[in-house]
Amino acid sequence: MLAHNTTRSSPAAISKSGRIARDNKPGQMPPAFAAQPHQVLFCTPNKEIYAQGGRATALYQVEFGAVRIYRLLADGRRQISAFHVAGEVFGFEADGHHRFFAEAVCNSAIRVYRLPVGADLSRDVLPAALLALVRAQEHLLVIGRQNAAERVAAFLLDLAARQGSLRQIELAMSRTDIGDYLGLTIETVSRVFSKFRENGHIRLQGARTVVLLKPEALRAMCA
Amino acid sequence: MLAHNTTRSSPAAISKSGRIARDNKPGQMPPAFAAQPHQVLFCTPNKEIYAQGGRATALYQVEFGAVRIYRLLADGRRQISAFHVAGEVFGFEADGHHRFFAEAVCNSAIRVYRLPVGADLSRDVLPAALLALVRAQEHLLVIGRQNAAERVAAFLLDLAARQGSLRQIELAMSRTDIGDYLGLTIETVSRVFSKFRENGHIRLQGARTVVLLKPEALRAMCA
DNA sequence: CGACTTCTTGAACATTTTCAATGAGAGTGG
DNA sequence: CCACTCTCATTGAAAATGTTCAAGAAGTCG
Repeated sequence: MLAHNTTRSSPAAISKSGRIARDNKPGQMPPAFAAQPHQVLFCTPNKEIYAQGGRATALYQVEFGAVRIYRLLADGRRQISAFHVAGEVFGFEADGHHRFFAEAVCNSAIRVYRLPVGADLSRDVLPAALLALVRAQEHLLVIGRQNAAERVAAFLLDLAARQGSLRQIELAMSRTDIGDYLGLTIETVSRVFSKFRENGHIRLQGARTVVLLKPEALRAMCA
Repeated sequence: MLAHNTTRSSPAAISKSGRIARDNKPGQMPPAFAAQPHQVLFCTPNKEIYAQGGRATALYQVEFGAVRIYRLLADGRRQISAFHVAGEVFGFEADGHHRFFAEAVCNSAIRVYRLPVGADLSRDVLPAALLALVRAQEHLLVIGRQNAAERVAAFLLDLAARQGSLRQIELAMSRTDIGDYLGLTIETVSRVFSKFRENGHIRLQGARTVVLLKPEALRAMCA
C-alpha cells in the first residue's frame, strides 16, 4: 500500500542485509501461482531484488512495502518505470534475462516464486503482465505529454487510488524516487508540492505524508 | 518494416475506406494463434483499427505497413506509446476493453484474429505482451530522461534495427507522429533532424528517407 | 545533542515550446 | 505538362518551462 516509510516504521523485524525465510503458508494473500516452492524475502530499503542482465528465474509478489523497477543510462540518469505495492506481481521477462533493476523502496516483504525449468506460467502471468503494460503505456502519456504539475497530480491520485482512495497518503519513496519516476528533478517535484500546498490542494505533514484536500482539483489537472 | 510511405507507394490495392478480405491462408508469416477464423484488414493512412473504450474482441498482427497505438488527453495532446510494424502483434488488453487507440500510419494490412469467447490465448499472447512491456518501459527511459537529440537518435536506431539494420530508413510516419511518440513538438524533431544533417550523422532524401551516415555517433548519444 | 541525510527555496541558466513565416513536395485540374 | 493548392516540413525569434547550482531548513538517527 506504499504505506511503509523508509525510516519511521518497522512493520516487521528485518535483518540488515535481508534474510530469506522459508514460508509455504498461503499468508494473507491468495497464492497466485502453482510454482513451488516459494519463499519470502525480507528487504531493507534499497535492497536489490534483481539486477539488469541477471537471469530471470523467479516471479515476485509484494507482500508489504514497495518496490521500484528502474533502468539506468551510462551517465547515471535513472528512470523508474514502475512502483509495485502490496499484492502486485513483477519480474516477468521476455527472454529469461532481466532488462531492469528491482529494489525495495522501504522495508518490504517479497514472495518469491521460483520458476521450474520450462514452466508454462502464461496463464498466471498474463493478467499481471497486461496490467503492467497498460500502466507503462499510461505512464508514457504522463511523462511524454504532461507538465510538472500534471505529473505530480497524476502520481498522487494514482497512489491514493492504490491505497484505497484514502485522503491521506504515506509516501514510501523519496523526492529523488518521485523525480526519477516522473522524469523531473527533485527540485521541481518539491516546488510542485509546495505550490499544491500554497493552493490548498494538499497538506504536507512532514515530507512523506500528504493529505489530499482537493482531489477534484488534482483530478481536473490531469484531464 | 516501416517501409511504406504514406503517399508515395501503394504496395497493394486498398480501397478508400478499408475493406475486409477473407483470408485463411497462412500467408508469408507463420500463423501465430489458434484463434479462428481470421481475416485481413486493409487500411489506408489514419484508418482506425480500434478505439479507446471499445470492447477488445480480437488480436491483430501487422502483415505490412505500420500502426500507431496512442492515447489522448482531454485537450487533444496525444502520446503515441508504440509503433507496430510487420510481424508484430498488438491489441491485447487487461480487461476486455481497449485503453488506447490503434490506427494505420500508412497503407497497411492487418491480420485479425477474432477471440473465441472465454478463449485462453495466454500461451500465444504472453511473449508479445512481454515484448510490448519491455519496449514501453525502455521508451519510458527515453522520454523521461533523455533530451531531444538523444530521443531522436534512439528512435532512428530502433527503426533501423527493426528494418534489419539497413543504413537507409523509410519513415512511414510524419514529424507529428514522431513528435507525439518522443514527447516533443514537430519543430523540435525537425530541428534535431537538421542538426544531425549538419553534423553529418544522417542524410535526408526528402523528409521521409533517412540515411544513417554515422550510426556509431547516434549510438554514442543514447548511451 | 549533533551529524547526517533529505527536502525546500532562490536565482541564473538551458532547453524546449510557442508563435509566425517561409519552403518543399504531392495531388488536382486545366 | 504546368500552375495551383494543400499539407507537411523547416527555420527563426520570443517566451515558457524545467534544470542546475547553491544555500539554508527540516527531519532522522545514533
